[in-house]
Amino acid sequence: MNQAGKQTDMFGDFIEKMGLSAQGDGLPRIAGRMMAWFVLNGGPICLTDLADALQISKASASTNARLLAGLGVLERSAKTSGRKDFYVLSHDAYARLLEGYVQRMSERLKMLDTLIPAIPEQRPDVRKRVRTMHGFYDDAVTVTNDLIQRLRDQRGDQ
Amino acid sequence: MNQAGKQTDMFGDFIEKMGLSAQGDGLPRIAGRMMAWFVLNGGPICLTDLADALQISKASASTNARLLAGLGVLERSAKTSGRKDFYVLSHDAYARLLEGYVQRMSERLKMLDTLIPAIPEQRPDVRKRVRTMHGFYDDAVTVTNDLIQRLRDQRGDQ
DNA sequence: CCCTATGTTCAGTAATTAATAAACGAACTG
DNA sequence: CAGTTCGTTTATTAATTACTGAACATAGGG
Repeated sequence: MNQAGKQTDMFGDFIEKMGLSAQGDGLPRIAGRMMAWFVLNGGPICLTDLADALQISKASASTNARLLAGLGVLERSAKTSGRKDFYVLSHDAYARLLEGYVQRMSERLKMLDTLIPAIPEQRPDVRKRVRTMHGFYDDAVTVTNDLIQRLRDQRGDQ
Repeated sequence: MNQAGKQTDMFGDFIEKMGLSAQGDGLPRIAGRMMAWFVLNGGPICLTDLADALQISKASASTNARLLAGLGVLERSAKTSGRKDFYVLSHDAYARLLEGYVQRMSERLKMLDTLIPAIPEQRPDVRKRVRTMHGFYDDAVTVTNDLIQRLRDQRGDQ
């Protein structure tokens, strides 16, 4: 019941809430909890210890660590001594996450780019609505890229 | 095989691709197809006709129309003549979508706001990582709100 | 050269969710 | 007031997915 105990609970709560919140983003709950763990503890840590820390199976630790690494949130630590794979929170985590969003928005822009020329001249209303949608994604991509750049400028390390 | 036929295919392709793309956002495929239909055709349309147009059940039309209305993408048309509910693409669709994102990011900010005071002074590294995450969501919320404002300024109607 | 430790893969299970059909209720229409 | 036309609700089915345990492969350490 000392201060340390209270902190541990707060940390556990945060990990759990991030798990639930991640589900809202379409990510596995374990991925969210794992990300929260890394935000709190940083790493490096190997999958076996991570599985133990989060009380999940080795299989889930492996799968979700690779998922988060694919999203750019985690990185395999350069300090891979021996056989163990050590993971760390990416120095770039949030910028990389945004890059994922940009990529998906750009795919929609491509869809719209191929659609627009096919809209008949006789349907200016259709063209207007599609152009509005295109303008939205265009702005969103620009704004997000600016934010990515700003994040990278803030912590210009590597 | 005339020009009109080609257009219909392009429209159908777009509707289908938006369905798949929406799944990537954690939305039902039908919701994505429905949104695409409204971008193309605008509305107003009643649920029965929409179900027929998209070849889906009335139940799915009802459920997903209400979902999209909840997200701010669709609106019940003022022109509700008789019993029918007519839906239209919201004039605010994209700004409203962004407001949903802002809301969810703000919830994470609240989580972080309650977490930060509980971090012990002896762990400046933890505090730094959590603050970094907080700063990211803070920036993201600001940038997104700016974009919302810009979208609203562009089409200042209503 | 075995033996242990670690990460990955596979098969199975449980849970969630999308989608439908059918029943229901409510309102306009004759 | 009966009949029809909507939209919603409910129960069911199908499909997807998260998660696990166990088998597997591989590399280091004795």
